Amino acid sequence: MATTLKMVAEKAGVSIRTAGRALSGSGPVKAEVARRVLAAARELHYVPNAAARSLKQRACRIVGVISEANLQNECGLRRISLLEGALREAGRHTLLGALPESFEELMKLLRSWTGIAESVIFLAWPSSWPVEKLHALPQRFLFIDCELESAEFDRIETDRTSGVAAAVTELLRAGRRRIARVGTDHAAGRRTGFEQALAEAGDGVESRFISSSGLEFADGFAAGRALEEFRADAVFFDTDRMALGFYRYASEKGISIPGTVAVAGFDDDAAGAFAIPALTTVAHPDTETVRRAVEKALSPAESEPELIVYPARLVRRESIGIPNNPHQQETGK
Amino acid sequence: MATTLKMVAEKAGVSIRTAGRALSGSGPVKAEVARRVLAAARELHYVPNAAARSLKQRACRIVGVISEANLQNECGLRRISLLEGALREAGRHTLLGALPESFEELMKLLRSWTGIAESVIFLAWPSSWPVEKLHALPQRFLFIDCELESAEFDRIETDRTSGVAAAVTELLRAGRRRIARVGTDHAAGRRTGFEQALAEAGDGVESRFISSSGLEFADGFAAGRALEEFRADAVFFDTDRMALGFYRYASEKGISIPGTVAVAGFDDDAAGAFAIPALTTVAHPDTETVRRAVEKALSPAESEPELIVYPARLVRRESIGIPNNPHQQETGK
DNA sequence: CTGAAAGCGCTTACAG
DNA sequence: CTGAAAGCGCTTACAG
Repeated sequence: MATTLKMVAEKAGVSIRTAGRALSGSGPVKAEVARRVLAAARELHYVPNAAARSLKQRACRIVGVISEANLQNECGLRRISLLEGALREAGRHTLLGALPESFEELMKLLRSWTGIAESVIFLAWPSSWPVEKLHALPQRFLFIDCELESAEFDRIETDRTSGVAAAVTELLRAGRRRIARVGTDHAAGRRTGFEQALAEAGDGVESRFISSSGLEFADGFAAGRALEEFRADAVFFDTDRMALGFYRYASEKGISIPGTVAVAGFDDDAAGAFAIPALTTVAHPDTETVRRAVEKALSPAESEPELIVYPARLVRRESIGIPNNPHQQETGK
Repeated sequence: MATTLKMVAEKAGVSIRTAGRALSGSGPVKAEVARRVLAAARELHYVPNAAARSLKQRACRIVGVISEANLQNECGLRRISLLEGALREAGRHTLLGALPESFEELMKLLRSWTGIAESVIFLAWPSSWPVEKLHALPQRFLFIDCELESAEFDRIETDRTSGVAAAVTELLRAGRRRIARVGTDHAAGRRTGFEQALAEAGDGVESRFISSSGLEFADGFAAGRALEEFRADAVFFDTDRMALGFYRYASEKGISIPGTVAVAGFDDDAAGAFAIPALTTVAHPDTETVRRAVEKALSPAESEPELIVYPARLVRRESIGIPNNPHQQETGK
């Protein structure tokens, strides 16, 4: 079926080892012989068998990437895309897997990757899953932005806390006094950032956390009602997609953004820059994160696990502005 | 380092073959012996080496997926995500690669996948690249929505032509008479669909193609000027992202959608459903496409290459409506 | 500069 | 029901 090195060697009239040397350049071969081997290889469409090489070299040059379960946001995609590019540049291939529904299924998936992927990069990890059980597997694991509590593995994190705090501070500076956050319960970094900024805000500021089941457009839209009830004049959404879902709600109800409600999001999706008004957001340090993750994934796992944190960046746009009808301005700074 | 089958066998006090049978269930083993082997395997954290298995079985259970070069749109992501899920269900792993800049780099990538990926699914293929050269490689290739001319490979296509025609017909039905299409030059299916719908429109309809360099938000925004010059009262954009980029242009210039200009897009991005006004678009038959692609990828490549076409579906929303200031209504139907 | 041998860790096919 | 042998296609380490 497929051409083997042996077939090339026979055609070129040399030993299999000489053919191997000529093709890989791993040793001295007479120029004339090398030419003959190359010609034979081309003619037979020879391509080396990666499985055989992996077996012998005990290195498969494949890195696994576990993405979020329902991979549909631009932010996760950008990261996968950057990882793939960086890994390829490092001579590695990218094996993609979405996070399974259950821990057992994940273990099964990772077991099936043994001898295929030497390292696995997680882009998502449910906080309730027993991460220490991964030690039973031979791969090297690392976690990007998984907000893992355990220090047993390498972790690379965006500083969500200060990113969110910067966005909320921006809302306060614009004179907002009834500030909500919409997001999921388990987003520890965002919660802390939100609370931190409010703690420094002083008196006269009301806040509320509105819990959403997901992070999608529909979840932001669904939060509209609770935001109205709270009479929010500013909202921080855990994702840009939620923020843009709320844009739709506001439009249907005739709520002006940022006149009545100022809005900030998180992720820096391309759609936000073109939304009306353009969405103020917090951008991930993706380039740094990915570069470091690939470095780590390729280095031997000997050193102590590290926690590496990169800062997020506030992207100021139009969705935070002067309120139409500023209330309690006198109590503000 | 990693535990081998031999180590498990020794610990359990059986032959390597018996251990193998017990673990894979591939033959009869006495219950008592099987239990001993299982216990040894668990204790030693044994996981089989996939490279060795691939080598012996001459099947690696990995399917490669080549995505667009700048993987940033939701539509491509959805497809990758669906492919990954369908492949996993079929017991396969997904190797991801972004389309390289040059054909030579692609060949290099595919060669490095030999013995790793047995089939490769293309989600993008530049029309100018010599697809026939892929025959020199041992993998099985198939193409999803690549608008490939060559019939040498299996192709699965969305019927873009009738999808676009349906959208344009919808624009005509709403009384529009100056209809533009914004997209890239090489989108053959979309061009044909556009022309087909206009051919049936009869007299009194003006049309224009506005060529864009890309398919992103910024490209749709940039087309705004040319659309104004043409005095378009309707536009079909090759992607939803472009359409939403134009939303921003229209907002800045005070152009009403759909009052002054009706808009339709292609891809059914989630953002379109929440845009203001909600975007009329054409949806890909992703589920069918992906199911068929996986079926094909796993079946032996013996049969003749096929062209399989699935219909696109028009999603009617708010961005096509009654014009504010209908002109030439009397000449319309 | 070149070749014969051994082995990576499994599984297939055979013999007990 | 169990084991000894052979081999997948390459590469490492050695001997010429």
